Amino acid sequence: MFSKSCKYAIRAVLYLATRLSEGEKIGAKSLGELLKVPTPFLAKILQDLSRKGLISSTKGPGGGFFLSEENQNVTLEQIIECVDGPEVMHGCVLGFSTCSSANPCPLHVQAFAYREGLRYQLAHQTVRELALRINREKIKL
Amino acid sequence: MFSKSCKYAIRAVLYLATRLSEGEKIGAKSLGELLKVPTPFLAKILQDLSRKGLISSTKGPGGGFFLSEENQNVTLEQIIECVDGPEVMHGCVLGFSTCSSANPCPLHVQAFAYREGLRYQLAHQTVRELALRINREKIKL
DNA sequence: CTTATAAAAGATTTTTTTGTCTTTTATAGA
DNA sequence: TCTATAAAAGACAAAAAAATCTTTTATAAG
Repeated sequence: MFSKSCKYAIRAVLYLATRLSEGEKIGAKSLGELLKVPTPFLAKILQDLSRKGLISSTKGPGGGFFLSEENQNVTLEQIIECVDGPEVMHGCVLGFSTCSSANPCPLHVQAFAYREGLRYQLAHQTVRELALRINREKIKL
Repeated sequence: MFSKSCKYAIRAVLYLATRLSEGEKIGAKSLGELLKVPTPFLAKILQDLSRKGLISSTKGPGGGFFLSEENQNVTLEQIIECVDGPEVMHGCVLGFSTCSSANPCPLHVQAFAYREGLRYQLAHQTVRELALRINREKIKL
């Protein structure tokens, strides 16, 4: 469903949201080791997210990545679209550019309801809210 | 969601199911042109499906690919698993090998219901049934 | 039996995705 | 100011996916 880049991005953002206390930051290297993800590849992804304003970073000693108050209002849909592009949540399952409710592909009815359901949840829940649930239910990252 | 190979496979099988009359066959070349899909690549995919017994074929003049009565009882889930492997319908959205209802990843609750619903439909509808609906509702391939 | 046709098989190429390495830039702290 | 740190940027490499090309095998039809 999602690319590896996207999976890494989601996990990294959720780490920042759940494991970092106020004002704390983490470097790409530490984060890559913690999540067991190739570090320089993760760094690239984090830099993309940072450039687009979805996460924050500071250079230099003691610097690293973190989420500002504003960043915590971002949704996972925004993260996903930033990394994988809009097609992954909106494109036709069979890849038809013309597919729509009015002109459905053979799988449209089946696929639309379910993916739209997932998309709705990913679009209406902020990273902050998701982080609260992860901490409450002690879910692993 | 699905690889290109898989999308091509689904479209090709649905073509065989809906557009071929009793005893009729179609070559990989014609099919590739009709579906506007790279012909030799499609041929590979069809050969895989044929080797696994999900579609039928005959060599030589007048030969080509077609669906036997038995093939029409195949489900799209079988086609999909044959091409993309089981992970695409069963693996964790975030790629955790340990993810399950008992030990959920952060997206498990959201993603599971969605994908399981789709999978259920793909697993409980045969190519024959789907083909009937496509013809009835005049859906394009 | 010969020939033309089309799948089967497999080797090869191209493109995309994933992953690494090196250099540059910013900044905190001594 | 100098130095160490860490992100930013970009070039580079490996692996996987997508696509092509060539050779072999089976078979229907003349």
